[in-house]
Amino acid sequence: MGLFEELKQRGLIAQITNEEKVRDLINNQKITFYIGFDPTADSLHVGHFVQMIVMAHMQKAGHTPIALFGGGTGMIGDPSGKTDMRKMLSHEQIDYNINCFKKQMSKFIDFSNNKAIMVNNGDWLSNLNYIDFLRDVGIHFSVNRMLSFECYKQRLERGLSFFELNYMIMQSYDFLYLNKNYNCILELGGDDQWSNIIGGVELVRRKEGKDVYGMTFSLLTTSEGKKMGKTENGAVWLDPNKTSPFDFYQYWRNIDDKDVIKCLKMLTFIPLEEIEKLSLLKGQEINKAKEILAFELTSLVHGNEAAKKAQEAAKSIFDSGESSDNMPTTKIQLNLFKNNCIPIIDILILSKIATSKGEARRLIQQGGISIIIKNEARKVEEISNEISINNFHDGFIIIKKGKKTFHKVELEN
RNA sequence: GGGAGAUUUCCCGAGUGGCCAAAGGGGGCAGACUGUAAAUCUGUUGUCUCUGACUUCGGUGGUUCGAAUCCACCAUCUCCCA
Repeated sequence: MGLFEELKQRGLIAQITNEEKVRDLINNQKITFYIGFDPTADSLHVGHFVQMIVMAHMQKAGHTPIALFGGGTGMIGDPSGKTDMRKMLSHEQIDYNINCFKKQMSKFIDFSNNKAIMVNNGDWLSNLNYIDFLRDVGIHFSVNRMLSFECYKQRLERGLSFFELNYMIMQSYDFLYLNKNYNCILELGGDDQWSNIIGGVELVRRKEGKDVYGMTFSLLTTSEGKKMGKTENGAVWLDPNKTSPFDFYQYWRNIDDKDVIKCLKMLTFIPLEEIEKLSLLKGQEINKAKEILAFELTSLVHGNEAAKKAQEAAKSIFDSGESSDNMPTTKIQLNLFKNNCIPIIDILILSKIATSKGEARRLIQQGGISIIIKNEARKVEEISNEISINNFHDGFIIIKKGKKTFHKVELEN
């Protein structure tokens, strides 16, 4: 089975400009391809995962990836599929974000010895001459056609500025530039990038008379069609300071039954035959597949050690209720205690388990708070309950909110 | 340049002088049921010194015993005409 077939079976491929040709390129040749990343935040998140996995698959097969950072296009923001214009970012913010991306991406892709290349389109987009650019490149784009694209549909109702309309032209120009300078002949991207990719493919053909290709991957969505990787607290980040390895592990451990196999196929390197076996699991057994998924992904992103820790932490908490070192922790100072006691409500606030006293009260009233002392959980019954300093065995207690949120509280002198 | 309209609590969206901390939905949180799943049902969702008090309805002033609701100005956005 060739790489192309494997990607297809994993459900990664969505659309291709020329399937025959792309299959041949991927299976039988060594090519240079690119994927663009706009530096809209200071960390990559789960939404970028698919792109990186495909890059890694391709690199393993001997192709050369170019990771393009949108230092230039990020100044505008892609309107594709968006309902509103994106917040504009400052130059400094963009540069900072790019640096963060670079570090994280190096875990997935081997950039040594030019096995992969990083470029920043700000390097060539920033200094373009407006009139020359319009005469050279702008001439090849039909506004009528652009406006007919599905990805702008929502924006046509709510407003699309000329500023944003240029995004597609810039991204197309990137492809032209990379083709000329790096002999890049394939652009990959999420399925929402289809229009932008076509733009590039056509531009290269018109300007250079060369055939280049584009391919998109399926977006990672839940069975309900929602984008994955979003939680109530925002995105699931790859930066351990923004999403701890434990929370990252838990995110995957808790996904919907219906999404497990899809995620295993799309996001891990586990051989398809093994995934096939896992897909036979039923009912409660599916939890095994979830554990594998969570472990694999955590290991990919945060390393084997961190993945083991996260897994152990999860197991010890959920299987036996034992404490763990790998839990979010808050230290509280002794001088906050009065008569060696402190109200539980105060602890909930200090540890940020609750954001207001009202919320803390509600949690207690509804029976959502327990305190675990020496592996023994006790429900907090009264709002006015206090906790004594003597309850801190070995200097800590564990607060449990609901079923899945655990927080360690340590004493500090 | 001229004209019409909009701005409400996390989001959508009701509310056009007191009964408004503000309907309804979504989302979130908690409880029951469970498999750390889904579905379902229940409660809850501004803050606090919590059966009461305080602060919110783009901003600033004003009218009024009393304003999210009326008036003036400002800001932002949408649409129409040129």
